[in-house]
Amino acid sequence: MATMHDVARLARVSVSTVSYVLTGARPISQATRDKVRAAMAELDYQPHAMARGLASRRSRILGLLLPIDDRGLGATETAFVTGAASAASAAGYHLVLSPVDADDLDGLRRLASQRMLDGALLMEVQLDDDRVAVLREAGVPLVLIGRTGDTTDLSYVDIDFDRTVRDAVAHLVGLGHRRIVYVNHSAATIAEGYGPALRTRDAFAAAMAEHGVEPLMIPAEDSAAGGRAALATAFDRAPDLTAVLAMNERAVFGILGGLAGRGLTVPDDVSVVSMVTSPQVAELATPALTAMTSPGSALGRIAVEALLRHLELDSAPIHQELLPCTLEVRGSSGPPGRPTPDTTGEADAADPEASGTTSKNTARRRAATRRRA
Amino acid sequence: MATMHDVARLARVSVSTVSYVLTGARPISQATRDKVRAAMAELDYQPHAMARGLASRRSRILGLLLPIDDRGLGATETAFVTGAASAASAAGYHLVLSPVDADDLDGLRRLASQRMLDGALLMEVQLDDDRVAVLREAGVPLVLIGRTGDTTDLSYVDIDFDRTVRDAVAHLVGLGHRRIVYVNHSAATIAEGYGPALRTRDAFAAAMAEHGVEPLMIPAEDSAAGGRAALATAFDRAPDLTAVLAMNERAVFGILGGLAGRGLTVPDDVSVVSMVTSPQVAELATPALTAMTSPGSALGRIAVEALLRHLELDSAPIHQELLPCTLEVRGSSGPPGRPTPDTTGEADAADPEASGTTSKNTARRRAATRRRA
DNA sequence: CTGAAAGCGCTAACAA
DNA sequence: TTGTTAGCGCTTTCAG
Repeated sequence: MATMHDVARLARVSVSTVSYVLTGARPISQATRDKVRAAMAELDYQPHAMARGLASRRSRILGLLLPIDDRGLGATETAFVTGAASAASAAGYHLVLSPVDADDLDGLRRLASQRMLDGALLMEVQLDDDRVAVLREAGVPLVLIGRTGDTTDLSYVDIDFDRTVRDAVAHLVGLGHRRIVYVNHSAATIAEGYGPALRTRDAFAAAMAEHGVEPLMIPAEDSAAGGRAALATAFDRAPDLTAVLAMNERAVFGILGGLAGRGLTVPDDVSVVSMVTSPQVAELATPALTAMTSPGSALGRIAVEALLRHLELDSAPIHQELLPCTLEVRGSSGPPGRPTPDTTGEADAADPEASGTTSKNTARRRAATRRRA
Repeated sequence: MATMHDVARLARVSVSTVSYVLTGARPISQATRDKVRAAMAELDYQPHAMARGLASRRSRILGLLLPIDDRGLGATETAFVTGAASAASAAGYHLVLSPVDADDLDGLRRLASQRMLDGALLMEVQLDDDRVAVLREAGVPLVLIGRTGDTTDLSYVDIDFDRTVRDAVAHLVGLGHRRIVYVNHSAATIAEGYGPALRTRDAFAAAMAEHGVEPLMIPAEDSAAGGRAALATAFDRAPDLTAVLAMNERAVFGILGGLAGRGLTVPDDVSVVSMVTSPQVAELATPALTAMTSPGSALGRIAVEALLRHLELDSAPIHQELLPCTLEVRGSSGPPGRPTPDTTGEADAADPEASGTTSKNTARRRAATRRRA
């Protein structure tokens, strides 16, 4: 493997000259530049990453710090990771994937002290995240994916949950829905202060209030079963619901299944909109899910670009950006069915199921009514 | 940041001694070892990754080379990536994510020549993959994820498609299914020699032959629509089918939707088994998909471990391993409905739909028959 | 069992 | 505009 010395010798210049044509850190005459370039080409020269890193104190390596949770990465996170990798690669940087437990602060400190990372992207940021302080102490520039509670002097890129919820609600209200249930993450997740769950909860309440309708939020475990359970609760508390807005990619499929199990049709009986969802996942459902598409890879790219700006220019301004998810209407949302006419009171009484007061019956009835029409 | 010199001075030993207690490359007396350890602790010493890399010619960085296709990574690939990252991390290595176009051989050569990678994992290996030669020329040890056509002298880890198909077929045949349709990737994908598609196709034919039943394979685009189209074709060519085995995670959801659209129930009317599928995805379906669970993160871990063995010991033997996907029975598979009794011939004739010869009718009829029972 | 010192391949003063 | 050279922080002979 050719070294810079070889190139210098062949081009009959000094090593520093070779170095300078490479880095462009000082002007080199066209003539020598050409000589050097030719020599490099002839020798298939490639600068030695470690040597360069040691001498320049810049590794050109970025760290992507992702907590390793049991359930692995979702489609959105994956898109983020690949987006970040592409952006880094395009800028001549490398991206290392560092799985560090969120509470393994020592491990993080060790990683940061190895001086291998020029900067870091912090994924799955908690509202109060100790990792930030550790990284700062170690002098590692960073950009958050998500937000801590206090974002003073912190660069971050995050989803604009407020706007996303607002847009989703506007879509449903625009279609004529009034009784919309918001299915969030689990109560435990909310209790431990998971930002997106809290932010969307509040945004939902605000958005519904703006439209003058009453908000109803129901937590759900991150699973199909959780979705089904949430749906049951939803029908208990709001038998007349016509739309579900779900912030829970896993639960939403359970909701779909639960709806089908009740003999309800999507979107004729109930509209379903999924928040922060990738097109790939949205299209797995039948009908395909109307969803707020997460800007996964864009987030990754923007985060990397912001981080690089901090590296190039130490005085670069803090970058705080929120990207909304964009509404993509697919098959799971539509105008609500007309409400059970009051005039059908008699028919209801005659219905053998009418003695049961569960939402299930109400909904079924409504659906059946519409089908007859 | 403390350097090795600082540690040496504080411990009153030479730098080389410090280095040796760190690497263990030569015996050190317990007494000095303790002194050095104490000094390191006191100074919060962390070896400088680049300096160490330059001097030792080992970066302790592994590369994960993934072609950036438009559609991004699936759940299986993602599990693989995180599995690899964890394994590398556990072994004190770093994993860099290098998105390199499969046909950007120069880019790959450049990457390899930077001497930043001690070794590489090659994802989405083609049957004939030029990247292998490039990496070998550059002297970068590698482990394939997947297999090239000729695997001489090559270490690889791959899914045991043959066994996986065999197990899946055995499951269905064991349940009593005789008419099983195999939904593969698209014709184009097969034509371009995509290994998994070819291997499973052949394995399916062989497995069916072993059971003395006739194989039927249908290609499908990687989308829900592709799945629906494939289902239509399937019913045309095998109106009496009772089970679908799908090698296409995207299409399988379309198949499910198509089945529901025809008024067919899973698994009562048609059983569906999905190949090489993650539990997360399998559980999105209703009913949850019986699937051959891909050993995603195990693949990643094993690949890294094999690669590390090559790095530690240049003479380490080639590692070639196939991991089967394991059958996980969920709700989408069950015994076939009983075939339309021959004695119902008259009823068939009376059925207004019976004049149509589409599979749809046949299947519907059968389903209806069972429901009446 | 330990130390001294020569690099690893490059960058960036400093000097011309 | 170019060259000389002193490191960057560590590993690893070579000596003792």
